[in-house]
Amino acid sequence: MPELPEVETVVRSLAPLVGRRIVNAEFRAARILRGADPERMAARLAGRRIDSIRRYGKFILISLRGGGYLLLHLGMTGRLLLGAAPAKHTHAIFTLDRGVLQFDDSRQFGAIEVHEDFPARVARLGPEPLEISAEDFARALRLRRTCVKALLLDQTFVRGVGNIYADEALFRAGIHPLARTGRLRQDRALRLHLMLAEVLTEAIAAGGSSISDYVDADGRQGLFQVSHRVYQRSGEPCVNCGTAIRRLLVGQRSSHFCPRCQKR
DNA sequence: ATCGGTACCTGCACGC
DNA sequence: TGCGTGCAGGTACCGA
Repeated sequence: MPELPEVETVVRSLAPLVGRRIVNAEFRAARILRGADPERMAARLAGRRIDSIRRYGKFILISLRGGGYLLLHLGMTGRLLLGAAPAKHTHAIFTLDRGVLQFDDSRQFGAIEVHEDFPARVARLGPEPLEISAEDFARALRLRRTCVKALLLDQTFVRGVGNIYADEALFRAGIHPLARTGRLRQDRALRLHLMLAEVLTEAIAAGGSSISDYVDADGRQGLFQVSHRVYQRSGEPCVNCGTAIRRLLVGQRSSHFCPRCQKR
């Protein structure tokens, strides 16, 4: 579900929690905790105050006063909800000194971790696509020898891009998902950077894409799904040329593209 | 160091 | 109505 624009929207909707204190934490699914002991993790969080809530790619990093971090990842179906009723797939409930935050995740691909130091898995992420310069992006891209769709999904290359926005950016840039990165001309690599930034910025402004179950912490859906030009539009006409949008697999992931507008 | 494939989970849409 | 199949925004891990 959540890629950079969705996670950004969630983080913005969590802004009221900054400065709040975690009175109690309760965990119901050990899988989400990645093997950590639920009781011990709850004990480490109880009484801690939230200093900041920031996004790194698709990760949500909550800094705790006095040191340490609560790290959240929504996986495919994760939701963070404020003041909602616990449900079948509610795996964590954080009771705050004002309000209640819960973590729901039907597929349980999400994660909740507590770290003493800045988490290594966040530190090894690539740059934010909205922060890296076009020149640096193009240079790094052309140094690699893989297909461009797979590289956009590689979180150590740029962080936060997932299947929706990779397909949408490649369409806007006129680049075929199987194009080899090492052979992309400089101007096309620069254009990909520009289109990636454009689509991410538009999606953030629209509150993300709600395909099936994504909502922000206040339960609001995103609007950007109506602006998708290729993602999950197989068989429908290309908005530019009318050719039927096609689907193919790149590294086991569906890729949607216009066979006429997007060149290798 | 980088790949392709697989695994992890539940829910839904679809065809029969 | 029910059953099997394929598919879904994610990352991690395996061996080649």
